[in-house]
Amino acid sequence: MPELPEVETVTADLRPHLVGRVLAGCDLRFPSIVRHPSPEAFAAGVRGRRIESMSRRGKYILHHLDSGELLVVHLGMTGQWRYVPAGTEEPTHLHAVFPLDDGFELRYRDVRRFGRLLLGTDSELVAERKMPRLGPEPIDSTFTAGDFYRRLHVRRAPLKTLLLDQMVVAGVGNIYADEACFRARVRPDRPANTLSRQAVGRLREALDHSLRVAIANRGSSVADYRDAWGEAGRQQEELLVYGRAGQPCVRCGRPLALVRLAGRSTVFCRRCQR
DNA sequence: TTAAATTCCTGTAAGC
DNA sequence: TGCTTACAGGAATTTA
Repeated sequence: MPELPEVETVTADLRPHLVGRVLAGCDLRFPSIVRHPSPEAFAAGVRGRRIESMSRRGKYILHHLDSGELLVVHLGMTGQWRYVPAGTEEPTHLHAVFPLDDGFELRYRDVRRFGRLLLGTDSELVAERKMPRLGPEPIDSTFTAGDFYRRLHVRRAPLKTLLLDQMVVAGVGNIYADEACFRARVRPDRPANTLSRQAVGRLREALDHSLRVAIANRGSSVADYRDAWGEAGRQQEELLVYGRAGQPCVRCGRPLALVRLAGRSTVFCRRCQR
């Protein structure tokens, strides 16, 4: 599923192709994939606009338009944001098509429809509660262990729950939350306020490392994730705990434990993670 | 304010 | 073989 590394890969791949392009149209096949504003206003607000730049914030792909608004794409679980020559054979579950001025088109495809399309200014989308007030970027140098500690030590929820909370830290999902906890040797079910400054320091480094390596490997294709060209990533082959419940821990050899936290499957090593 | 539970969605795989 | 059921999970929403 698309988390920070997967969204970063798509954004970076598309940027050189999309900056400067004009969105010539907007064909909504499944209008309710648009969550703000109305589908009609969305289509009208996008048509004829030029993409001036692209960026990523958490798991959101941001297209900065010449109108001053953002075209925002969130891939949810199974969303795909692809750039293909116009007229390419259409896949199933295609929900929106945006013809461009270069003979190509942008396509939003999403089997489970957990993803969403948004249009508006950053402040408008936050005020309308269409986007959360995102926490810091975990791979940004300005995100320090001290900052992380201040956010965690005032909360009693399990660590894993807070790693998944986009307002605590942006872009982390189930895969990299488990990977980072393992790398930092911290149990994901520890109440967050019981972590020492030292443990939070390790966790900050583990998150940074896990996410950067995953970006270098173009993300994890566990099930449906594909990049802007329809290709799978490679990181799924490098995962240390995610999807390996019952298999031996790479560090101590004991079987990895499986529990449910925050409604999510959570894999960790009872011996190596305290 | 916080935390936990529920809901949305469909393809896949396990079980009978 | 064919049907039913459980499971996967990001995040908004609801409940406590």
